[in-house]
Amino acid sequence: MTRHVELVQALRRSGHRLTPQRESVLTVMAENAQHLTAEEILARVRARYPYLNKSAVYRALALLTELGLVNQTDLGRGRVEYELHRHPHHHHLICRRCQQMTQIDHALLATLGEKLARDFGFQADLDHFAIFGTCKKCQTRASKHSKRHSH
Amino acid sequence: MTRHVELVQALRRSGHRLTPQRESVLTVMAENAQHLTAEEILARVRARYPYLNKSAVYRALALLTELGLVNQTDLGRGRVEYELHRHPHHHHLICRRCQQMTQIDHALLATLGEKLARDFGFQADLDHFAIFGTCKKCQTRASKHSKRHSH
DNA sequence: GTCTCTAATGCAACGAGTCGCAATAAGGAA
DNA sequence: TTCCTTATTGCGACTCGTTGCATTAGAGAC
Repeated sequence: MTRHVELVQALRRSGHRLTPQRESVLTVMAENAQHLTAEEILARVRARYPYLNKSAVYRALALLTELGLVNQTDLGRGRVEYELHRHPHHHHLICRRCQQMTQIDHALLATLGEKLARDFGFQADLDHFAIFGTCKKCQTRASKHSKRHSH
Repeated sequence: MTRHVELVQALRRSGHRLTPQRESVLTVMAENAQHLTAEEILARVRARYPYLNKSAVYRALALLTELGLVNQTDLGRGRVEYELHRHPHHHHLICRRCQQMTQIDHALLATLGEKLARDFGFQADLDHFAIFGTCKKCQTRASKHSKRHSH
């Protein structure tokens, strides 16, 4: 509830209008701490505001992302996932083989952010990173299988 | 030309068939060192093999990516861009405001890769990273503009 | 060269997300 | 409270990329 008020204020402060469409997206985001797809958000929003158009949802999410209130990440599942901006940041290691996802701490990326700022004056959005690769289990699995493929 | 032969061999070695569709995608990739969108690849491929289906191109690109011969990156322009895997790797800093793109050296990400390997046994694909954020110029521009938005 | 197996293609339908434009409504001004 | 400006919405059409399935064609075996 407090979070919801905060979000509404941030919207108003940045000079944007508060529409029922935006407000309901905001409410849904504030109520769900975990990643949501646009489709899930649309479904939940329609529970309280039934005839809401999908473009409005996408546009609301784009605006919230621009304002830094929401993170928008492609976690490799064929659709983008949205989440309220959390403190401290966190990131994900995603295995391309088994899809397993490990959450990692922001500290691991902080050094990189500092280096980019120092060397290039570039302020990187390292809010919610998805790093793809191969997990420990799948690496050992892969080395066994590679023998078969030799034909 | 040598690069093209290498690619064909890698395909065969991994147990996949060499079709004219795949070969023409390979040829186009080998001839163009820079980023290409799927649409550009399709256009160039059709110059030599006119009735090629777009699914075949997408599937060929997906296979080449899986084999590590091609990098596939979303550089924030609304479509994915493809490029032959280059050594040494390189990455991009992309400004969300002005779209300016700076190429950076792999060395900056190498430490991160090592940390992830050490701490999690995770082998990250840090081949061709797109890091979004705000460039130096746009940061100073933004601080000026923020006064206007205070209403 | 011919046969056979099955990987790969072509096609058409689909899904996520975007865009242009006319209609609507938020919210400041009077 | 009413008016006015213009940001925002709804809608339908569109784009990029994916998928299921019947058909085609690589390439190893004979």
